[in-house]
Amino acid sequence: MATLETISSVDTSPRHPIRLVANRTGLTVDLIRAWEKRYHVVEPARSDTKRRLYSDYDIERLRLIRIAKQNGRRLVDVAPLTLEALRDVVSEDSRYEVSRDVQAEIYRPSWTSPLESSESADDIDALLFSVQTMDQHRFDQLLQEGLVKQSLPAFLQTVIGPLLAEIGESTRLGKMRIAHEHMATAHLRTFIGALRFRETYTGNEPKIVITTPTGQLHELGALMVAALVSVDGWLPVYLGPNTPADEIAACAMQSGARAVSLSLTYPADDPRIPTELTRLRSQLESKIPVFVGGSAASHHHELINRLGLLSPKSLDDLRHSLNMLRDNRFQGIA
Amino acid sequence: MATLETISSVDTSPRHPIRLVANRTGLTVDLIRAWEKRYHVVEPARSDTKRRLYSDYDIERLRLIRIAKQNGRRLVDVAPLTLEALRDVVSEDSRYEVSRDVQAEIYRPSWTSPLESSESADDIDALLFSVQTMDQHRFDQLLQEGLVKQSLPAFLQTVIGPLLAEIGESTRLGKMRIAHEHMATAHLRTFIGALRFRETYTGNEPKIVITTPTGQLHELGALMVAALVSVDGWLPVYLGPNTPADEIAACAMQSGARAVSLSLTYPADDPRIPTELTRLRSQLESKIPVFVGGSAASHHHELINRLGLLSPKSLDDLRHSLNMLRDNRFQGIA
DNA sequence: TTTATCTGGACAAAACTAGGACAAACTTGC
DNA sequence: GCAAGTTTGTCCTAGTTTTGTCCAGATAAA
Repeated sequence: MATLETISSVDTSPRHPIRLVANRTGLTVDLIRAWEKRYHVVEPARSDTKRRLYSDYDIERLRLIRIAKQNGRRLVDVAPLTLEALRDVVSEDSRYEVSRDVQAEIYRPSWTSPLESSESADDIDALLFSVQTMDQHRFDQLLQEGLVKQSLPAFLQTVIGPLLAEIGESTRLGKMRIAHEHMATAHLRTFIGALRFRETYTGNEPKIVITTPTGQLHELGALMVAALVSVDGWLPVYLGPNTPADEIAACAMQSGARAVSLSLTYPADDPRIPTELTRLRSQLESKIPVFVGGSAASHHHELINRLGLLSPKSLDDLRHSLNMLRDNRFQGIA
Repeated sequence: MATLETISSVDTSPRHPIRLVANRTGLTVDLIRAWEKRYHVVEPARSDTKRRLYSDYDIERLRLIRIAKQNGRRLVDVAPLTLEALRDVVSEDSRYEVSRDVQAEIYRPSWTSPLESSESADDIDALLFSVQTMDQHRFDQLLQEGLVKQSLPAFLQTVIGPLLAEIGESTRLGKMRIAHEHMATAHLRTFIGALRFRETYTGNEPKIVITTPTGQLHELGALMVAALVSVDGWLPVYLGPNTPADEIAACAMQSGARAVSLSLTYPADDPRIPTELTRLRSQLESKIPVFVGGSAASHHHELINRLGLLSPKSLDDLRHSLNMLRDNRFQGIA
């Protein structure tokens, strides 16, 4: 099973049958074939027996084309575009449709991966420099450029995560002012928030409630998760930071969510956390998994196990679990 | 990559089908054709099969014409205008439109205008409904549509401001769940944040530091100000909420800002406010004005006067003062 | 056996085009 | 202040293009 998730681009190995593609994209099986017949929208590989086998790349293209159509594009126009060109088109169209919420502050490392290629390290240095010189325009520009160089998940893990950690650390050590940190946090809030709306709704994605529990005021980790899961075909119900357990449960019920994801960063030892997690688990249907991540999640390892919550090791791990859940192959608690 | 669209150079290559133009401008397909037939408002290129193909330039013209019409202009008058002339007309009208609204409710000291035209009231009701049903997509859609109907300043004052007030009130009274408020706030944060990026950046705009002082965790008022002033040619240095006075002053100095704007909402009687405002005023050069707004500003009326801070009566009042300051016609403290 | 997928073609619905009709809202002239 | 004219949004018809759905017969998978 351990398929290689490539870091920088979408997997092109053919493996998905047409039914799964239809489920995931919201298109009908007939329509996918019709598009292929008429405009060669995608040309999937074939099995020995001529069954179509689609790659992640194909699925992503189909998803984007469906969105483009929803925005008023004609199939003839978008059919021949590459994945990148499609992303541009959809992103341009949905720029006319955006949104988002509240606060920022001292930041601490969150769902980060320590793995930094030297190239990412350069990017992070450039970003840090622009923060210290308060060059907002440059900061935004670097973020945009960084996103072009690699996929969104890779970008979040190798650039944004380490950047946040570095900014938090620098501020704590006095190498950077709180004002710099605030500026960076506010901009990142806007930037990551806007990402979610590039890939958009088809109306039948499974939903996932994403927030932080009471006492946890830092929302960027949760927001990153929201951006990430929307790439994989989930619809995040994003509640911002600091949401009481009762409210999380009520929201999950009202929206019919299939999962809940929480981010814990700072303070790591907040005494409200055990109470809140326990309440949440008891009020939610047991078939709805609760994922707990963020740098402070490890402080509550025992509690998380006892309650039957899930603690993904990395953003990739979380994505993998969610993909399984989405495709009804989820095994539940380990 | 997804480049930021600049205002000065709008793409004139024909590529958008009429449906997309209708989506983006809020006009009906029929109407777009009728305008073309009668006044040659836009003359789109054609595909091989005679389908209309519009350019970004065309779309921008149509959008502006729609707003001009809403402001009472006649189609015959605006139809032949160039894009630049249209911009002038619209920005002139929007100034009038906003100040007219503001006159009616001077008595209410807040960033927002409580007076709602019946049309805005309908919009707000629809938005509230989408919040209560947790229909995020609809919420975003309504925000987007609202912005098409009127200018940004008018939209912020007649829709977003009252909407925030209504959501806060409903939650306080228990008519709405905290989860609903969180969702709405989170989406509005993204929405308003993204607005700032539509504006151009030439590098020599005067800067203004925008934030909330220590203890004030609600940032939406400040963010609205940031969006607003960027329309008038200021570059906001946005720091998010909860920034200590020392940091605000340091940031203003490092960035060479010409003004500072603070937003006070909740808690209105936070004991830290007097200290923070006093510190800020004493650390800033006296030629840099400090604007204090938000619904809680009136609780500190005396303090604000004593320190020589400025307390605009409305968003429009703030805009006016900033325009004077930008053009070096500012008279300073009243 | 039952269910899923394949190919190729047929058909229907939706979207677009052009031209024109009509009524409501607004202007103008007296 | 009223009548006649103008402006403007919406709708209709009829023909074309584009797009979505369905069917039939065959093959493969469960």
